[in-house]
Amino acid sequence: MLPVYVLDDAGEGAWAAGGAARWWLHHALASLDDSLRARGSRLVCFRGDAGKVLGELATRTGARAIFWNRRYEPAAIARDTRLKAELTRAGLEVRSGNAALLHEPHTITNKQGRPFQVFTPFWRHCLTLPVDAPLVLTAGRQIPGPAAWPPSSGFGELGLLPRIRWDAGLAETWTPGEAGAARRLRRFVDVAMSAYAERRNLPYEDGTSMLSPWLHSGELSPRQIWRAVEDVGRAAGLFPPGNGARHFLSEVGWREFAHHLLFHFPHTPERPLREDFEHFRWAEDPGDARLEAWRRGRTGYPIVDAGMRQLWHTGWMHNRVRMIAASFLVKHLRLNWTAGAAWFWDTLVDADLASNTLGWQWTAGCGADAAPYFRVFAPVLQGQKFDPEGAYVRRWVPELARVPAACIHAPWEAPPEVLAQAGVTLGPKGNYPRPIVDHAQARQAALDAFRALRGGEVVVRE
DNA sequence: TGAAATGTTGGGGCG
DNA sequence: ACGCCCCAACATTTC
Repeated sequence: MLPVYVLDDAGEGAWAAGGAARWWLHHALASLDDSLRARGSRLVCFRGDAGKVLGELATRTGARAIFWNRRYEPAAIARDTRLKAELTRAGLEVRSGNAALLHEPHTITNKQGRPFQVFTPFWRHCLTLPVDAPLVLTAGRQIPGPAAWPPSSGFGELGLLPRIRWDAGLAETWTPGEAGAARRLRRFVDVAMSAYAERRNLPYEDGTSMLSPWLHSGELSPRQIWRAVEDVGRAAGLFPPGNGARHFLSEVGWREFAHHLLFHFPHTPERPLREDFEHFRWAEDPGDARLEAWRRGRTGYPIVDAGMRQLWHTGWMHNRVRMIAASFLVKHLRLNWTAGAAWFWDTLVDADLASNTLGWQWTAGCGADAAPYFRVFAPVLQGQKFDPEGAYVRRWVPELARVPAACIHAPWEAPPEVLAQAGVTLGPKGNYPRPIVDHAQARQAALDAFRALRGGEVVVRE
């Protein structure tokens, strides 16, 4: 058996992995290579066209069969289909399997035989279906290798690591690889899951599973998660075992729903599902000044800035804060959601085409089961509600660390002496910006602009 | 997986 | 004792 990884960026279409995901992939491959070597095998790596690489490799090694797990992004489906045809024609046995999803997207339809476009009925339907048990390799056994290892590059030569070393924060936060995934899953299920329903919304708490990057890169499958939750349920005598578990599984459900939508609506990474949004007039942003303030966490709204800086430092952002920060870009700044999606794509270690697309279209109100146009997150209220002590802001916006909780989410409203006491000076010459837009004004402008799309009314492009 | 405006209710201060 | 007002608390509706 010859374990192979092919980095085929061109085969990913417009969505080759972004910077943070490449960092993750490098370390995930390193970890896989380690565990293969512990069992007498190794990982051989190539970059280039997958069909060409695999065809040549089969010829060189005399391989008779080739196996992979399926992916569900449009470009990946197209490539895998082509690969399967080519390799079969070349006389190889080709078999692909599903390890990425609980249910194959093409098997899920509503009673009209159409894809679901609303989460709740989708998930209710999925919950009636059996979930296959995860396949588990027997641990410890030696893996037979080929008679001779073919020449190949190691994972280190794939060029996945950043040239300038901005990845220190990622390294302190994450342990890519199957072992790291298993530890995190164990911890979550044993320690955090029972309180998940309440704690998942508090960004300073370690209350979410944080399993997304392992799930994305395939070191953990949703079936393993399902199995782990089932085991808890068996012990407790019910499934799902409590409210926390039910909420957690429904987040796995959102991931399934995202893949379901991407499979059935493959244009959605680039274009809104709701066609009327094609003509929405996003705000001008000379020099991308506002977009850049958002990216760098310099909007002047502490909860937004904390999230954007957590993202930059760790390659991850708490989900509650993702919603707030994304809403801010789309509603308060009225910048195109695709610009936000592109930034998340490059900076998230869990960047996943299906989930990223769903999340941004949901926020913008142009997707399936989306937030209505009039839902505008108020960053100050959200901060006060979900980070009442300001601990999250203090952690990620150290300039504000000494601001009292009462005004940490709206420092511009703090009495001058309180700011002075906390060592904060606001504005371009100070150490923390004033809000780049006024909340009430931006909210009203967003309502006006988005209301024009209501009920199929179309704003015509000039 | 909102927020803000508006409406309703009920307790308490007060003339 | 009573009505009136204020306003907080809660509910409803509107965006």
